[in-house]
Amino acid sequence: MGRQPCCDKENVKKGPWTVEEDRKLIQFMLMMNNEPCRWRALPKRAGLTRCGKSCRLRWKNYLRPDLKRGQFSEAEEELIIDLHSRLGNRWSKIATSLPGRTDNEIKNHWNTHIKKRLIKVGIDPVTHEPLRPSTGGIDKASSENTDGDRDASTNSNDESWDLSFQDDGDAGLSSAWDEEYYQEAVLVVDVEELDGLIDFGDGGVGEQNSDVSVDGGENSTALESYERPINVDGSRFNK
DNA sequence: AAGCCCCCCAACCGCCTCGGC
DNA sequence: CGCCGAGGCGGTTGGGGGGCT
Repeated sequence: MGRQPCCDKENVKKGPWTVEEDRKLIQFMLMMNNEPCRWRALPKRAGLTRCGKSCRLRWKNYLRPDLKRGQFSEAEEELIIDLHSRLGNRWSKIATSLPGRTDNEIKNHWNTHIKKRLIKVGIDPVTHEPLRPSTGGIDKASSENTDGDRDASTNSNDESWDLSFQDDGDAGLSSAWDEEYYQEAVLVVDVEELDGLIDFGDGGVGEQNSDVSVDGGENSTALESYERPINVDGSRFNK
């Protein structure tokens, strides 16, 4: 029989989100007090041509106002390792212990940084056991298995390498939250103007009728309760 | 200066779980 | 109890961009 697809793939936009799409989603979520009724119904009501799942991911992993973003602290990394040793790849569970971090973010950080570092210090990232108990240190084979990444090469002096994970040199604010960048890229949504954009009907916020739509016009003035930096060109926060 | 390589991470995909009926 | 729909989760992908040759 097969599962019904979550959306009509023919008429659904994919790929990176644009500023306008973000704006529409943010406005809609603000209107709903950050609690959408049904994700599958959201795109239509928010005026988006995205799959509901895609909207959910975008909001949860990127637009949510309580996200921390930026570099993981040493304490956070240690906590992730500890939780991973007990929970395994249950990223969402791990994420619940790291406020402001998403499961996707933690998963990416694990796969791109922590995993490699554990291997480098001779610890199996899956079992958290020493890779070679008798070698008492770096597993050469494993080190060579890290496909020659740049991180590894910068830390080849293993005398100074321990589980506290010395910084790779890019400490401090991530580029995404760099002050100067923030100044040019911050997206401001004027909550007070939402009434002018959205027809709530008589029910008010949270009780709007199905005709609700969002007009992503030029409504970027003062901010009352929401500020998220979004690249002005709609690109992501990459360095 | 140009081209190549490779890392990073946002986003997608498919399966799983849960709740309503 | 089984079915179905919706959200959640974890694995994977692929494009952007920085570093290297």
